[in-house]
Amino acid sequence: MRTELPVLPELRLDIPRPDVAEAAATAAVLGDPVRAGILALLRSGPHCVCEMAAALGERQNNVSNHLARLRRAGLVRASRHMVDARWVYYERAEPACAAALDRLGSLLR
Amino acid sequence: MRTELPVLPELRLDIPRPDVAEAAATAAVLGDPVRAGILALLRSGPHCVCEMAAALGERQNNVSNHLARLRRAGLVRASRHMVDARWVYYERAEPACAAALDRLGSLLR
DNA sequence: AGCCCATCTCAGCAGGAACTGATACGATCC
DNA sequence: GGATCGTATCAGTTCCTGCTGAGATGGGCT
Repeated sequence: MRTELPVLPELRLDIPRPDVAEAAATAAVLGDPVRAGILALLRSGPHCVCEMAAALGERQNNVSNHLARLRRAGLVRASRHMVDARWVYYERAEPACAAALDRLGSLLR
Repeated sequence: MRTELPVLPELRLDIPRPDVAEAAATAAVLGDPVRAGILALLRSGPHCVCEMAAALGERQNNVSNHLARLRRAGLVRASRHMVDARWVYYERAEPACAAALDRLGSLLR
């Protein structure tokens, strides 16, 4: 197959570099199965670490590591349980998730 | 801060593992600055490899490598120029891009 | 106080992905 | 035909990232 329009190949070598650093960083955070699984789990409401570790079949410290990265990205929030504060419950930070999806939309429209 | 509702921490350890393999793979493809830059560039229409390499400040073979991965993911299509078939022009595969954004939306709502 | 529990953090290692350099391919021009 | 151009592919190196194990932290129970 061949492109149709331009009669002569006029190269454009002065195109400015698009700023995609934030979008790529966002995608990189979602690009791991464990982190993606965590976000999917949290769509149905808050969960504690051990619940997510069991659902994903991963070790707790591994899940905790990924949660730390999601926290640094601002996509989730942690809060201790009201009755037994040993349990740490995580929930999605909805505005940040919406903003993240917007950034990805700026790549894929 | 503490979560409010549950009086006793009743753990749910039987949550099924969500299927996020495709969404995570899609995000991983977008998670590189060069690939994200390519997709951003192609939003304004088709471009050949050397144009994108110049705009991104990357070497041609490196850009070509990333294009191959985007091609394998189905996000872009390649076609040779009508007049001078040495130039390979790339354009976005819109349906696949829309599907990719849908998969990411299934994680972020 | 001591002990247990859920979670966090970190150094170390192992696997994979990205960049490089060289080479090969397909196409045009002479 | 040979030379050159734009691009693709591949092995090698480097760099990054995820998993592991052990220890630390903070909270609850007796």
